[in-house]
Amino acid sequence: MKVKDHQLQVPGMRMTKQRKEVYRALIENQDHPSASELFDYLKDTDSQMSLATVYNCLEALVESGAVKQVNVDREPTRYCQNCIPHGHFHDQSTGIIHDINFKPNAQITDLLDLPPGTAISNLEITLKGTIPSL
Amino acid sequence: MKVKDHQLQVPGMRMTKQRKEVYRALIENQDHPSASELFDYLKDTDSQMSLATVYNCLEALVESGAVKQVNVDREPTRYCQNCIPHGHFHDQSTGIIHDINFKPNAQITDLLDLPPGTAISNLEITLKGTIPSL
DNA sequence: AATAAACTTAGAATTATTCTAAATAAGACT
DNA sequence: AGTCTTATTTAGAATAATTCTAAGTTTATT
Repeated sequence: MKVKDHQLQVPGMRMTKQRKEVYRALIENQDHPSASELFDYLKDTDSQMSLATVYNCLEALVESGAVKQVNVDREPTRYCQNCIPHGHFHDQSTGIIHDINFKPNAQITDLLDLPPGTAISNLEITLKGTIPSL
Repeated sequence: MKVKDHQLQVPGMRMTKQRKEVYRALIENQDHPSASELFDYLKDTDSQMSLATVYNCLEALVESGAVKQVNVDREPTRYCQNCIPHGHFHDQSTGIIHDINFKPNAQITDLLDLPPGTAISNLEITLKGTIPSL
């Protein structure tokens, strides 16, 4: 997937050259890459940058809400540019992490018994197992 | 909470002295301690052991299903002896991780759109935000 | 253009966890 | 009980993802 430059805007953050490249790399690799996978991908592109910068840019993008972190066990943190609420399924036979959409109108509060007054700032749902390939 | 020795049995695993002590420490500290917090707690008890052993024992207990890992971001892995299915709420103002029970009869498949044939071996739900103290 | 603030960089530092190899303990079998 | 085999424990070294540091560069602002 090729992405035009003007599509790489994120409201409320200064889009530097490097942040754009990281964001573009993430959109072009929707398989939940890790920071160092993105670093390797960027090395093969005309845009090179240091690994620390990849981390810095990802942090800024997460902070702005454009990107989400995906944590599976102790593995390196993976990154996801799908910002509609969804869960992740870690297929143990392939290692692939699939996005799993919420059912229409479903809410986390349907599942969990949260006390009134709870404010959720982040929700992470991660399943492991095997899933038929589509 | 004090635990009697005979209550520290886990089916299908060899309960060595150290594994019992780690399991006991986890039952006596239900606030989701990390490996090194358990290590410190055990140091103050008459049962001392190496940090590597704490890790080894936790791994064995997780493997047997008696204990669950709780991962919140990149923080050290925490451990939980509550084996009925539940989620975790990380209160950002106190740092405390609360267990959140499922609503009666609620299923993860009510929330997520999983294809038929999916087999779930593990489910981790972690929320962050603020929650009224009870 | 000058100044200040934010960003990038390379490499060092940190730290949770795993690995290693030797010592010990536990169960199995005479 | 005594030997054998295998699993576990241990201390310390090694690993690896991530963060930190301090200097250099870019960007925005006056």
